[in-house]
Amino acid sequence: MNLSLDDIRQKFRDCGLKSTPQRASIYQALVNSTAHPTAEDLFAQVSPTYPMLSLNTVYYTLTVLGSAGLVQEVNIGHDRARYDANLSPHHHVICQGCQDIIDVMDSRLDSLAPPTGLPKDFDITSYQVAFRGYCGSCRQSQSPNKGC
Amino acid sequence: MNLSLDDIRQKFRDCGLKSTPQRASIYQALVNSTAHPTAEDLFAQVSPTYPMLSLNTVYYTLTVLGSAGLVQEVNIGHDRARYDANLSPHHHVICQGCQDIIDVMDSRLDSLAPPTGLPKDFDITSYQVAFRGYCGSCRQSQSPNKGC
DNA sequence: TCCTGTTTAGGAATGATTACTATGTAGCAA
DNA sequence: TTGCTACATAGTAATCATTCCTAAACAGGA
Repeated sequence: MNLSLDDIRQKFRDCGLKSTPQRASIYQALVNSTAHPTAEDLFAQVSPTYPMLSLNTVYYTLTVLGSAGLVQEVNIGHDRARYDANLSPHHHVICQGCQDIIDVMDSRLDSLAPPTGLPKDFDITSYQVAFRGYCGSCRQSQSPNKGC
Repeated sequence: MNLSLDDIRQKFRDCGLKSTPQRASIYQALVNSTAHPTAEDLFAQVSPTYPMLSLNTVYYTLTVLGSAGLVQEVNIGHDRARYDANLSPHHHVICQGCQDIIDVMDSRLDSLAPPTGLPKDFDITSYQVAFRGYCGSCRQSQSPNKGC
């Protein structure tokens, strides 16, 4: 997924969004990452190019891109928001040690039957599966006594 | 799920946890709720009985119960943590309007195949499916232009 | 009953996110 | 190209959930 700044400008235009250099860079940094960065991560990545960049702008941009549907929040812990510009249906594997998030694109997961027992008028628009566990390097330091 | 305070004391003892009135009340409030309350919610619920109760204590208690495996955090948004004492395998439906969370116990969801394409040494310990959508009363006010 | 280590409560600190506001600038129209 | 206007940016300050720190209280075992 390697969008040029021109591609991004076009995309913004298609969505009726103003295209500013900051906005384009932030989006580019997010699209080119698979690490589900935080606002702070994106700020650190774009800052060298735009030293005047404000963290506020990153938050504002993410909000705007979010409500345009170009970006979605991925919430792993309650501690800080992480963002994803991968819009194809996919799921996540989360390491409970280092909090890394890996994308999972397994088509078997894309057609789960809607759950039973819901209120009749509940309208389900999407779903995501979050797998949790420990990556290779975090396996040894796994905390014990869960389930007591 | 209606545990008496005696049941709870027993449960704490089994887990090697000290049993204090505050701790028992907080846990009882959580066990008897299906609403996935926040720390603040629990505080508000237990406060009338223990007017000296500190919100700190609620947080501390939830941490202790969490690491004993009696309670788990449910993270919906990044804004605040919500808690659940329902330990049987289950999944969640989240209303994107009012942020309500409904438990889903659908056994078909309890045996998903592990995802493909993971690093070999990744050890998956659990997974949860989060369905998102809008409940009856939030359907009309659903925000437009998602996906632009 | 007494002792000890854990729990509690209060206040202060932290850190992510949001609010406010003046200045800058993209995009449109003349 | 120029000028206008509304939206974007950046800086500072505010907010709010959560954590840290500490002294006093208390549960549970000796």
